[in-house]
Amino acid sequence: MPDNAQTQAQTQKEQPRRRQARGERRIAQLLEAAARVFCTTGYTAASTNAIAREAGVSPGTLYQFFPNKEAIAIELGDRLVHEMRETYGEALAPVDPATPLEEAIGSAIDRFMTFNTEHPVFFALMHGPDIPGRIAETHDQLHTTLTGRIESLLASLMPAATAADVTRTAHVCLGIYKAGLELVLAHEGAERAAYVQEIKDVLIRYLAPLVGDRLGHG
Amino acid sequence: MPDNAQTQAQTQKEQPRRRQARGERRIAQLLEAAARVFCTTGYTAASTNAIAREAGVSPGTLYQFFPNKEAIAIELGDRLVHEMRETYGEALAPVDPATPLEEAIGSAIDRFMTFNTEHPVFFALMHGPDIPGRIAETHDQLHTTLTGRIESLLASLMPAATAADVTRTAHVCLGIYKAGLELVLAHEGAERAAYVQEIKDVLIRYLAPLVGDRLGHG
Amino acid sequence: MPDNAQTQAQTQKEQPRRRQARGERRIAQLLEAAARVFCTTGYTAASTNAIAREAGVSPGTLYQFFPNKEAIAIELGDRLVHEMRETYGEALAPVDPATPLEEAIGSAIDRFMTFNTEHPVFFALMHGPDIPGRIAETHDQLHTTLTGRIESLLASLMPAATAADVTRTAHVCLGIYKAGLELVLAHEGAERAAYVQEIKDVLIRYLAPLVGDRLGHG
Amino acid sequence: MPDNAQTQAQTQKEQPRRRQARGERRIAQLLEAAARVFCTTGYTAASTNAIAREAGVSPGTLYQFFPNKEAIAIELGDRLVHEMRETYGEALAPVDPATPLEEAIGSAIDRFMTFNTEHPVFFALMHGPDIPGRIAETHDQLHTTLTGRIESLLASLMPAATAADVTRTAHVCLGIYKAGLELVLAHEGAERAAYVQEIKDVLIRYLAPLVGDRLGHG
DNA sequence: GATGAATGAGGATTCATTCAT
DNA sequence: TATGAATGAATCCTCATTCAT
Repeated sequence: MPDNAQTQAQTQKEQPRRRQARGERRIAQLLEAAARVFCTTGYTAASTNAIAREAGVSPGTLYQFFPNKEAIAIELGDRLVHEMRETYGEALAPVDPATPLEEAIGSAIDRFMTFNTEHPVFFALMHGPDIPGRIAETHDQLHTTLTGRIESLLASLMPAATAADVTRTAHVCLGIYKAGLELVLAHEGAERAAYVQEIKDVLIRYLAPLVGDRLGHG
Repeated sequence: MPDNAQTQAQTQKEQPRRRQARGERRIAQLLEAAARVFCTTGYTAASTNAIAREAGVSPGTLYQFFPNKEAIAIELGDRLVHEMRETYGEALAPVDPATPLEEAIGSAIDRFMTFNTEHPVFFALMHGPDIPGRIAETHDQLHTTLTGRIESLLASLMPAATAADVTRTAHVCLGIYKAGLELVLAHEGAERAAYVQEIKDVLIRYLAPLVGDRLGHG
Repeated sequence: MPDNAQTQAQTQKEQPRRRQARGERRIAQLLEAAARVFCTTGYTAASTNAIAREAGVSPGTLYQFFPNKEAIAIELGDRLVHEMRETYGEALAPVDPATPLEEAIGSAIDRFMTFNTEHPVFFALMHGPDIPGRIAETHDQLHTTLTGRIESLLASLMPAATAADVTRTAHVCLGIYKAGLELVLAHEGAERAAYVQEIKDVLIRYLAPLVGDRLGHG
Repeated sequence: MPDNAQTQAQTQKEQPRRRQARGERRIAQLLEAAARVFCTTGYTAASTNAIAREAGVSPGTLYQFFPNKEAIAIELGDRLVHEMRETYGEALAPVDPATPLEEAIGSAIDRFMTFNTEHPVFFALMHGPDIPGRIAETHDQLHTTLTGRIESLLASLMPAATAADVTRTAHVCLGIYKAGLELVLAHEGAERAAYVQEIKDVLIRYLAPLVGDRLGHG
């Protein structure tokens, strides 16, 4: 609920409402600019002045909406996570146990790859040994969220596994996905599609034995 | 005898500049310090002053041996690559075709994980969307070298595959390895060992069908 | 109304960036400070921090208006040239052929000496074998402009001379002027006036034979 | 007498003598290097390390012979002055009053131009608004010496003039010479020769009326 | 709320000079 | 003595952040 500001009580004060309308636009504008800059230069090398410039506003304006550079990255991450949940949430929803593994993984990967290729910042933010201190929190938060979802998915498929095993497997899956995403983002067209397929294969083959070899073509 | 320095310079590696032993020690010291700092903060956020401080010398001393920050990272990378080749080179040497895939992958991963665990900078340097310009060259060089080695390994195992397929597979393997390394570095003791095993499994299962399912236990 | 800044920007000279009045004042202030520092220490030895300090602002402020030290010198030079043209331009305008040489030279020297005495940086900037790279361009530009003006003046007075001769004579005149300026700036009061007169004499006697000895007292 | 170190008492101590032999070579070597560097970059921008490198010695060695950068310039200046005196001293020796002005000036300029084109540092050192503080002393010293010589020359030619007039005239002559030198150094071949002639003309025409119009062709 | 200006600490790098070997 | 190493203050410049308008 990062948008509860919008659903807040609307008193007679006219300023708040208008402020929020304009403010939301500005915030979106700034976050888009930040996304572009982060993608280009990475978080550490991105300067708030550059973000403001990219957004077409003055540095002062930027700081009217974000207390500091970190907050921009955090909000950006939050919104991405939110959008991901809204739009692709069901990609990680518990699957019908009857669904063949191949199909389940295939569709999940397709959805996430679509999202991530449309929002390359996501990768940039979730992928930095350059990202300092506090941001790691957002990173970790997202990581935890994603891992949690994968874990619950896996849990239903690997009833015999210990919690630690499930967690580990989830981390490995996420790691494979991130590695794959990097490769996918580095290629285009047919080659990109081929990489997507490879990632699916990696995951399918990795998970098949763990989930009882419930392969679709069995 | 102003040139006796030159006559004694023939010892080590024919460095363009004749250095004193002290200098070599300082360089090693600086590179170690840099490794620590890069690991902690990432390349972009690492400051040369911080490296000098970590090495216990003044900024000027650092610049007596390295023309700039980039050169430090490059030299560090070069030395790591060199050491890797010296010590673990055969890890990617063509394997006896009779070797079971499981064993081949297992030993290669073990060797590389050992190296990377002992030299965590390696990962930090080879892993940055934040790493600018020239360093990318070293990065790319290493990447190309590694990929090449993996490719030639795979080529002998996948005689039917196209060159493009082999290349793609090699990239995927390297990607999996890097993702796995990140997980391995994030854990310790038994859990770390478990992750190492997972990575081996991922690779084995990924490659087995490609190389004719030449599994040891077949 | 985020663009009202743009609509008001049409006033002065269509600067690429809309500046506030405060900014323009700062720029003037900085240029004045730079002029003082350049005069005192010369361009090379002048530090941007010293200029900022002299202007009573922080280093960052200086760099808000000038990308580097060179730009300060260039802008300073440009403004001086501009002012010189505005105020003293006609000093080198083609003279009435009836004007005695003595009078023509006398008035030109008087005007230029006045300007240069009031703006001693001009000499400092236009006079350095120590001035590096890009500044030389402004220097050369001005030099070319001045020489050109002198040439066209001389051309009308020395109709029989070759272009090369005219150019050479113009360079010599400018050289004499600059040498004289140095002497003038090094003295004050009556002595300064005496030097001004000497320079006039040097030029008159040098040019008289070349221009047909059209001396006023002939 | 900057070389009195050489003429000093030679005791039984063998070191001093040998040191001085080697030392003199080193000093000459360093001064030549300094001359080249000063010519290229100007005094301020010249670094002692660059001078040492140019001389093919280490910074430490440089400082074994010169206490600081300034001292190098000073010694260089002294030696140049000395050499100038040795070789071209008579160029400014009192002339036979019978010598036509044209001839006297012509030969003096020829000699000095020869010296200065063979030793371009001289100009570089004697010509810097970039030359800071203490060096100005050498500068001034030389300036005074030269001016003094010119003054005594002029004094014999302008018996009616006041001391102040003579001094002023000497300064003007020296200024003209320096300005001319700059032009001469900026050209080559025939054009250079033409500029030399121009300078002679300037001086002759300037001085002729002052010295009683004792022109050779009168 | 928006702007451009202002800040000043910090970062990369240089350089005159000193030191250890 | 010669060398290369060491120093650290000073340079140029950047940037997150705050301020005045």
